[in-house]
Amino acid sequence: MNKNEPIYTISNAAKVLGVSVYTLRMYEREGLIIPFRKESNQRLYSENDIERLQCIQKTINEEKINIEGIRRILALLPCWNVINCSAEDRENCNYYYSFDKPCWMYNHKNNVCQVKECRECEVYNSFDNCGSIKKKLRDLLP
Amino acid sequence: MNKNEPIYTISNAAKVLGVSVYTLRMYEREGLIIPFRKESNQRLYSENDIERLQCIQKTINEEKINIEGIRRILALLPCWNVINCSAEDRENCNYYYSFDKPCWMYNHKNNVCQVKECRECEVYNSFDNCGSIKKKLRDLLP
DNA sequence: AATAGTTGATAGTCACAATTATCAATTATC
DNA sequence: GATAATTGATAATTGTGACTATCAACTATT
Repeated sequence: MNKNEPIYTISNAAKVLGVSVYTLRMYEREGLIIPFRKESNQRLYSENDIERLQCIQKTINEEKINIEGIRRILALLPCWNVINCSAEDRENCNYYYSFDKPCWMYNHKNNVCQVKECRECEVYNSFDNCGSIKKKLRDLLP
Repeated sequence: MNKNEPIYTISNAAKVLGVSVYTLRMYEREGLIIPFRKESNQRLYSENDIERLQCIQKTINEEKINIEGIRRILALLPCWNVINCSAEDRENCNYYYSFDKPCWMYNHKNNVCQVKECRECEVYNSFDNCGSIKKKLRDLLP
């Protein structure tokens, strides 16, 4: 079974996670998760999405980092290095010089991200477990 | 006048910043600031310390990141790269594989940091304004 | 075509993190 | 040597952010 296959409706995902539907929509609005959307705009969550959400829950409830803090941490991900942006793309990218929200919350016109699905991007998926962002930095830095 | 000279007592610093003495001690306990200590153990704050504290206040009160969030962001600073640790030092350093608190909250025995004052270290001082940590990453990454 | 579930938006609730207050012991200053 | 300020530690207070509830309009399923 493919862990990336979007199979949970929002109410099923909420049930599995023990939170309300409204909370899942809030996480999305806050930029922490990007669920799959059917043609009809209906959200669908995969097994990996559930894991990501469990990680978010743990970060908020146990590690006591608030949502704004999580967003700022995600805003430190060096996507330009992960996907190897050109110098030109870096200069034209709103995200490169910002530090308030993750790259996938910016709209990417005129650069390499235009043709990619953020949901499937390696940068977005760097947050696949709670300690993975620093690991990313360890791997990328000389 | 030297902006690094420790001249403010804790009560004077609290007055300048408009917070209580107890709050300044909390920021220290939480790892956000390292004031100078006289031989008698009394805290003294420099002009740069005041600026750092103003930045912390702004981050908490305006940008709404909580203290745990700030600490986790500081815990992403790649000190090993800034001060160019040896591979051996990296492996032996508790901070290198952690992500819960900044390097200066770990005790550095058996590595290059042993002989340095964290208060004067470039890593600690990367947080000299509120957007400076991502800038550090931009500068360090290839 | 009827029921159940979804959408975005706004308003309300409540636990707890950020801050302040108080304590006795120690240190600075005049 | 007397007064004021500091130290670390613990207790009390309070503002607000995480979460829930409700709404009318729309979509899915049988």
